[in-house]
Amino acid sequence: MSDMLMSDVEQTEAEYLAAYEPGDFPRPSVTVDLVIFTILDRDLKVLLIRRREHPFKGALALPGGFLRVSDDADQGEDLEAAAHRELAEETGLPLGSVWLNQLGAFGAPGRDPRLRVITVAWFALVRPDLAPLVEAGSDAADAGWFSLTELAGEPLAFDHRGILDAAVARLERDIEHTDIGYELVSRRFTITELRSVNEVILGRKLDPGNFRRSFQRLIEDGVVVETPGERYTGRRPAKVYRFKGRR
Amino acid sequence: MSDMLMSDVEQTEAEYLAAYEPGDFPRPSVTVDLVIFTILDRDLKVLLIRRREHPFKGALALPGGFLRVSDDADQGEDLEAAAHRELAEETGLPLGSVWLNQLGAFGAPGRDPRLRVITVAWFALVRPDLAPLVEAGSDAADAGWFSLTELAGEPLAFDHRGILDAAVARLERDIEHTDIGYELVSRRFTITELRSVNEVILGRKLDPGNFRRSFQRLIEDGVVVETPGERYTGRRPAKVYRFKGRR
DNA sequence: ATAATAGTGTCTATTAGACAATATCCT
DNA sequence: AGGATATTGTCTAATAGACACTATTAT
Repeated sequence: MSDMLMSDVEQTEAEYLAAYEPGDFPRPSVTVDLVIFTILDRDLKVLLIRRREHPFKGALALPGGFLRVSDDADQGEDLEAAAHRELAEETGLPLGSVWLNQLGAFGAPGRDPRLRVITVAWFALVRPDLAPLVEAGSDAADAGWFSLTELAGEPLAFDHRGILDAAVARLERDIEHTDIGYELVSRRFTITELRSVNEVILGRKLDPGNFRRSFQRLIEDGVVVETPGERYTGRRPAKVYRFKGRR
Repeated sequence: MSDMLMSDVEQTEAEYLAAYEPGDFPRPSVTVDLVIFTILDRDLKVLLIRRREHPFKGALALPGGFLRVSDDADQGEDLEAAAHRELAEETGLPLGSVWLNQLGAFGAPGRDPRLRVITVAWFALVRPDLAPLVEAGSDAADAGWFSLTELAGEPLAFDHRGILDAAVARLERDIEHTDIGYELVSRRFTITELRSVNEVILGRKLDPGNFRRSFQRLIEDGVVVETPGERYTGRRPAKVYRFKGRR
């Protein structure tokens, strides 16, 4: 009996794929959006673009763009590659100089009024010494760093307000449990600069003495090493450190 | 001067949308895939399906399916709704009885040999008292719980091995920092049962006395409350607790 | 000298963990 | 009574935080 059922065409996978014809089910568009943070003037900033075209013309939006796909054999670019590409296009910064991590997918119906769009959001951290280069290098003349505090009430295009809020929440969580703080200081930094980054993100002052002690543990663990030179700030100069294991 | 430039057609957003015609840029397909965990016999299990059709015919795969979208005004279902729908279809469990959370988007070219597919992966935790209902209720007769330890070397269909590994890593991280442990015990549970869940996921024995003490703090904080009844295990019965703030 | 920042000392409270001891209850 | 599990006790080490204090340097 089962032989009877099995007796019809038994394909190999190669045969199946050769004969495969994609149905014409409707597909959504897929984009990547970037939440790019930096810290300038002791303030958390995000890179936004003033939209010149509809929809949401005139509103602020996260930089991003469509994922390049094809129905050819190569199928187009990787998701993360697309994020890196957009990052380079929007900031002008060399590939690999910016820390990038996936935030998640956002795809509520109606988030783009034109058509169904699923976006994969990424958050990126730009060292403050690179941040000034961004405004000049961006291909969108209306791109710029916006203070998160000033942006508080401001509505953004699409569902970008929700994405931004999710990114900020993630940042606050990660700053306490991971090493991402190092991504928001220059390569060579003082303890105070690192503490300031933490203070800005956490939104509260940290005790300099206690912070130094916890930093001391990182030195002992070899995570961070002292480097020659000092930082002159008009007062007593501070020692300069370097995050070990960084290009 | 600028008046001159502005003097050509100035559309409102409504006009723009009414006239909007989507270009025929190629779009990827979008799916949702589920990593559904439970704990049975003091062992972490994941729900997998034996594929009956090409591609990867005969291989084990994560349950999942295509996101339903449309070019109509409603644009189709929400991403999370799709995950919930697939979860209900694959497990037969009532909507809302299972904890569900987004893991992330996976979209490497070639991950589906047929066509370009971006998948949004979700991880779900099924209470052990509901787990036995799953195999019966599933629409895929070949669905079943597989031990993660036994699955260690086993290759899975598509890039599902990578997704599964990411989910396990997330589980290990979250079990120490969040409350998800409660999602893997019955509604009424003993301290030992909760400890066992942690032991299984962390892969090491935990001191009963120390674990009890940390649990004590949760009682004091009102996170968890004692409930009437005891649990008979053949030995000394244990007190039964309930996670406060659960349906 | 003064102001400002860098860095140290000290104390308390909390927590994780190792490990021993006692309590309770089923068989 | 014996055995298994629940529960309590005790000690140590690590950590976070509050807060006072000393050190160094530009002005």
